Amino acid sequence: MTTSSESAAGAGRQELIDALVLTSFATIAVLSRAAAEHDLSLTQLRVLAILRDRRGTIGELAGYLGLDKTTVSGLVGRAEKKGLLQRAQNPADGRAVDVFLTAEGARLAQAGAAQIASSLAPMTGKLTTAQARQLTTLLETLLHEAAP
Amino acid sequence: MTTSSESAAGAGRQELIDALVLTSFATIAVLSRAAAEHDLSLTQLRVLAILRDRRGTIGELAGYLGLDKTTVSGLVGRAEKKGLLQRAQNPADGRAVDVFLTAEGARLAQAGAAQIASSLAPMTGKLTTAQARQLTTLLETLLHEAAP
DNA sequence: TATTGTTATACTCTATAACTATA
DNA sequence: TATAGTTATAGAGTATAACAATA
Repeated sequence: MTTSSESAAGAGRQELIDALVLTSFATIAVLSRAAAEHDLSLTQLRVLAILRDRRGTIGELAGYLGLDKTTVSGLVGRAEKKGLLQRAQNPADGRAVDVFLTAEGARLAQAGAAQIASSLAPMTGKLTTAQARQLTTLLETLLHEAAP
Repeated sequence: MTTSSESAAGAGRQELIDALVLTSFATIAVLSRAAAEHDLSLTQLRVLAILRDRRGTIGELAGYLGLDKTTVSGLVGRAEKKGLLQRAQNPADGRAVDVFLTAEGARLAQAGAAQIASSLAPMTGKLTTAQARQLTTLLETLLHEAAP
């Protein structure tokens, strides 16, 4: 793909992409195993994590997750059947449905977060404190939109 | 989770974990959309990417992907039906099956790689060349096993 | 009319169990 | 006996199309 005469702007970009992709797959794999240890799929754990500090409608959840509302309707239905969350009519809009965690769901969300932190420790622990701060800053730069 | 009296070793770890998780989800989402633009699932594109520079058995692919061999058997079957790869008997072991890309599969793997690079450009382009090198190094440190 | 949500449907991904063929 | 692969089966995740209720 790259050539010996690549532009300065593209220097090292392919290496960055490779590292970013590999790290992402590795991280998602760790998260999936962490979720599985609590009998959850990664998507289910994401739902719990989102609802940990806010209640939301089906449509809002779909927006956060980047999934179709019909998909979220199914996810919420399965989680509700497991007793992890509940539906309630939105007081302001009769069409909308509010979703929020049950006590059991909140407990599981907390356990999941702790599990994730300890599961990723073997990776994050390879860095010094200074490196960890540096990496955090770089990743946040990657995540946030460039100034307009 | 964290307290004001956290140990020096844990300083900033939760922020790093948050950034790592968010970046990973964002990256996987971008990759999934890139794959979808070529009518592939992310897993199918991973298979093509792995086979791009080597042929492999079902078991080897399962190892690379972290999936069960029955899952890979299904993935390979569907990709074969689409004309993207082929099976052939392994010459050294009558039980094993070699899998390799067809010309069409190789073309698609190439197109997918290009699509990924351009899809991630809005993210990676936010960094200067020096920052990109720094991030690559940090991610590689995260990925590789600590020296024994 | 437009929006929110659900249901029906279909396909992919995934793993477990049972099986065949080869080592 | 052990290993490589396939098939049958089952369930989760996902989206499209059609629909009901509300705005």
